[in-house]
Amino acid sequence: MSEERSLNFLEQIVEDDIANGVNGGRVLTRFPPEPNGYLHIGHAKSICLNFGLAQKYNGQTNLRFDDTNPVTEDTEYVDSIKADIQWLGFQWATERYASDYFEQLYNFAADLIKKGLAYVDDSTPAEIAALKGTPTEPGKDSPFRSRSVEENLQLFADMRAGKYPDGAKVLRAKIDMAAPNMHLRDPLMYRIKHARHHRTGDAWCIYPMYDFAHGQSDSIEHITHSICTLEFVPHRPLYDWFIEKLDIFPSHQYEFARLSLNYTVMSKRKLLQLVNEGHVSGWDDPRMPTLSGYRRRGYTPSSIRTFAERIGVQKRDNLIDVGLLEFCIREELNKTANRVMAVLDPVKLVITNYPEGLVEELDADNNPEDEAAGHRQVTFSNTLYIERDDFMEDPPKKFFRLGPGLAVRLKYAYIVKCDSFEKDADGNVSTIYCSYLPESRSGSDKSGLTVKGTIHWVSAAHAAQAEIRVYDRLFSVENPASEEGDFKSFINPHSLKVIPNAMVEPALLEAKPGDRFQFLRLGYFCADPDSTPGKPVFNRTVTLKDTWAKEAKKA
RNA sequence: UGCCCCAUAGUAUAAUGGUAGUACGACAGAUUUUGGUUCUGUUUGUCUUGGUUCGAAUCCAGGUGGGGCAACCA
Repeated sequence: MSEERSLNFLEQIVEDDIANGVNGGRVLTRFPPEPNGYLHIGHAKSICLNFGLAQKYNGQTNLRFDDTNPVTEDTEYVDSIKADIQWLGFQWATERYASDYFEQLYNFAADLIKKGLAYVDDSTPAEIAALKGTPTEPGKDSPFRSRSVEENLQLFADMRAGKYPDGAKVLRAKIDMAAPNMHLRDPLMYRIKHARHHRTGDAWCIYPMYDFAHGQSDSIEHITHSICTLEFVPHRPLYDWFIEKLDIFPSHQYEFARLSLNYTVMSKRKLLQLVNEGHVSGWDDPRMPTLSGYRRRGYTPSSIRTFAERIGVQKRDNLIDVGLLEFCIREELNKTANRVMAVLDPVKLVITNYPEGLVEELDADNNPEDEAAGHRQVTFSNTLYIERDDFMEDPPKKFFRLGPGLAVRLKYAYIVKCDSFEKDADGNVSTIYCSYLPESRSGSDKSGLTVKGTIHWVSAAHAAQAEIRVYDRLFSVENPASEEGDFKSFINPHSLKVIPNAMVEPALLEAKPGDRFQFLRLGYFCADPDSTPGKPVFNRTVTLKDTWAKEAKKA
């Protein structure tokens, strides 16, 4: 008996609708991005919700670009958005644009004018704002509110024909200037913008507002469940009002709480600032919470889908711990990423009793979690590099690595014991001298010895060099957007550390951009497109869990 | 001082009037040739006050707290 997973509130709504025969059980959702920026992980939640709901209930999902503001929109964004959705693993039923419906929307508007439910207003933006009232005071009617249907029709046609400059006139719905819901105080439907549109070019100089485009577009496509974020809750009465007055297909809007992740920001405006002001290298900087950033960082689509599934969905504001996202990618990569050895901060280790010039090829499993991943050979010699962190001159009791007199196993190889070490002029450890136990060879250990620690290494003469980019959280505070002052003042100055010359297994020279590995004991890394033939570049996706680091911090 | 939304462990999220559970985290232990993985155990919660009911996290009312709404943005 499989346990039935409980439904989230949106699934509950859909199941209720299906049970009640609403729309004959048909489910059609839509994902409606505005093409004015790149998709981020908050969008991923929405994408997973919209596409996931449709998949689960045998429905479909349209991709519809909400392109009603030509000033901020661009085809560059259209292309990136489509690529990101497909990368995430979803395919839309049809690709639509709100701009496809401009003619239809114009006719809808004319229809409302004829019904006496819309009027052309000559007021300035300041005048309109002044008459709008405040949340606690009712607004007042515009002096243009009582124009005749004929005059409104003519003026609206003249607006379309380009007879007026930007801002000279608007078309407003005639609802109620005293409505307690501000969105019902004669909201704007159309404004004049003599601007070139990325799709319709110069065909239009009037453009519909969001409120007069989104719900109508939903209706035109016969969307059954229009799912959006919480800030649109107060728009819903208006969404319903237009549909009712126009007497068109009744799509319904449902709202959920957008995703917030700690130690980052999620507004397109802020992300755009980070890009434009050079705080990051671009929309796909691996520190960015954009899908293109996560992709370059090494996150997989499935790990992001799993994350979206695990955070669930509700109507209360939330701040998700980025640790959950990290758990999701570790969980997947643990099973799928091949292990390899890389030394980020090398220090030389010489095995004094290992024959000079002798080279052994040792057997190494590629992934202990997956026997099918096979084995490889790693080259061993008397001079190695190990991680500087794996040696301490004066180690505490619980340090299971190298120090004077301490023994460790070299992964896949022998047990070595530290006999002495040297320092350079600056007082840094420069060479560690060890002796090895020939009978302790991995796989055929007859030494009878057990050691607490196993460390990774590369053979100095055989290692390749690589550039490693180590990332930390972009911001040093949990919720930069909620802090006083400029959010950019909370950028973590150590969010990127470049290691130009790490020593890695030579096989890594073959890595293709996008290839993912576990660097043993360090974390998961992904080859970057900046890699060149002799010099691969790796991004650290996420560290391994490190209980020693936690222990060390306590002391 | 108007309208609207929301309130369950540290963070999320279940319990659909009937034993408050799960995941992540934290803590302790076992296993381990990755201080990884895996396994076991522990810890921590229904905002508050009333009401309805045999029985309330759930329904009702009042409070408190958080969030949203007054762009020719979406």
